[in-house]
Amino acid sequence: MKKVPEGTISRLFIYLREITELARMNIRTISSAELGERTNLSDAQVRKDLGYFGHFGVSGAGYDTNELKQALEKILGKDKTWNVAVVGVGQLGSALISYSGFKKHGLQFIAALDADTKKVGKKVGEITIESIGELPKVVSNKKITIGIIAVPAEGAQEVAEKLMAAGVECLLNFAPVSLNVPENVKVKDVDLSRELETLSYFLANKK
Amino acid sequence: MKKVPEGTISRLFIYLREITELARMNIRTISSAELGERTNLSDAQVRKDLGYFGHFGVSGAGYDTNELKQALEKILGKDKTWNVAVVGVGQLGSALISYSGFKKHGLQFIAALDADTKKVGKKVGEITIESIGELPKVVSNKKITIGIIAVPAEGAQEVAEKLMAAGVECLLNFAPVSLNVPENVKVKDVDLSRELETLSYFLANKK
DNA sequence: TAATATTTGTGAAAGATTGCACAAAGTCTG
DNA sequence: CAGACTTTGTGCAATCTTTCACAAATATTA
Repeated sequence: MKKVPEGTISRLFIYLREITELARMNIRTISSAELGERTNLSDAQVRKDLGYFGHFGVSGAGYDTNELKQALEKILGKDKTWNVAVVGVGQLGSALISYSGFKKHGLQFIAALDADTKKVGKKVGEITIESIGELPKVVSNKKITIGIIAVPAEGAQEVAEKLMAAGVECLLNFAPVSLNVPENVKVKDVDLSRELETLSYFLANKK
Repeated sequence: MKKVPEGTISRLFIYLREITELARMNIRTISSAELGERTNLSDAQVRKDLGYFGHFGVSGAGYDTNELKQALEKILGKDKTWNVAVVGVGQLGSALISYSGFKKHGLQFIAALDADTKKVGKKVGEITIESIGELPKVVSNKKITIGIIAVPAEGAQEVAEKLMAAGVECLLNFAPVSLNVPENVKVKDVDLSRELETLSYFLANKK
């Protein structure tokens, strides 16, 4: 298969979200132009993105919303579920566990770990916090495939290494550091401070 | 000035973070190669990024950490402070307000608004939650320049419009929708579900 | 069914970003 | 202080991404 740009994957989720909404509203077909308008993307972009994965459209008519929805769900792995562990149960970690936005997406938060012994045994939502020492056991018993790193910067690399040693190959990193990982491991960085700071750059350099 | 790539700005914050750490450790100079190694970026990338803003290095020696730190702080608007309002005080909104990661960055969270009248009057950290009806007043009284949208997808566009009508030109949007904004307004989207889902794509398509 | 109108899928062009490679500038050593 | 070494800054090349533009396919209309 031809190499698919990073951004394409990300946009497929946007299309899927929109298409799902359209299907729910009983709209049967949509053109790339309309879909683009709804997502603030160009029609060409929509077509090219979809084009990486097959021929889903019909000339003169557009895309069937139900078909495209199913196709995208398949492509994006929505037909499967993945088990997620959150490491670091501070403000952010707790919020992520409780954040309802994740619930519906085939991602199951089933473990929470923290180094603070005072937190161990307490509950966040329905999950009982476990000691970080238990990490290898938790990962294998609960078949964790995605690890969320929500610890302070200083501890992030160490946590990443523990997760990887336990076999986790996908990390979502909220700590503001560049993690060092081998190339078989996929890391997504979400740096909230940096996002905000970027706005302050914009403000400082406006006009 | 030549057009500066999006990514460059983002990386400047990474350099600044690293440089600040180095300066704190009394390391006086650093080469682009070393800085690149510490941030998992190439030496050429480091030099090119800095090159957009001036000549900060010395051939044969590298960059003076203190000088570079100051220069970056200036470029990135760290010498100023900006007032931030959070709209939507749910799990995520509360976590953002309390998240200590922001405190040190010249970004002051000084207002929180919510549509839920039951929340109005309550406190999150040191901030008292105000009604969303008060938004125009709050923005102008408190000189808000950055708005954080942490409401459900359905309400996001409306909140964005209220903020913009009140004069806010920088938005950090956590709602999973594409906001429609005029081009003088800068929006940064942080879509946590999408980040996680991207990992599930990776898992589904591994090997 | 024929003529017109839509809309896709995709090469090729344009644009943006990153990496290469090296002259020029400065440092360091003996 | 001369020669060896290091490191920057930057054109140029390579790569990656987006946009353009149009033939081909299908729909719609009369």
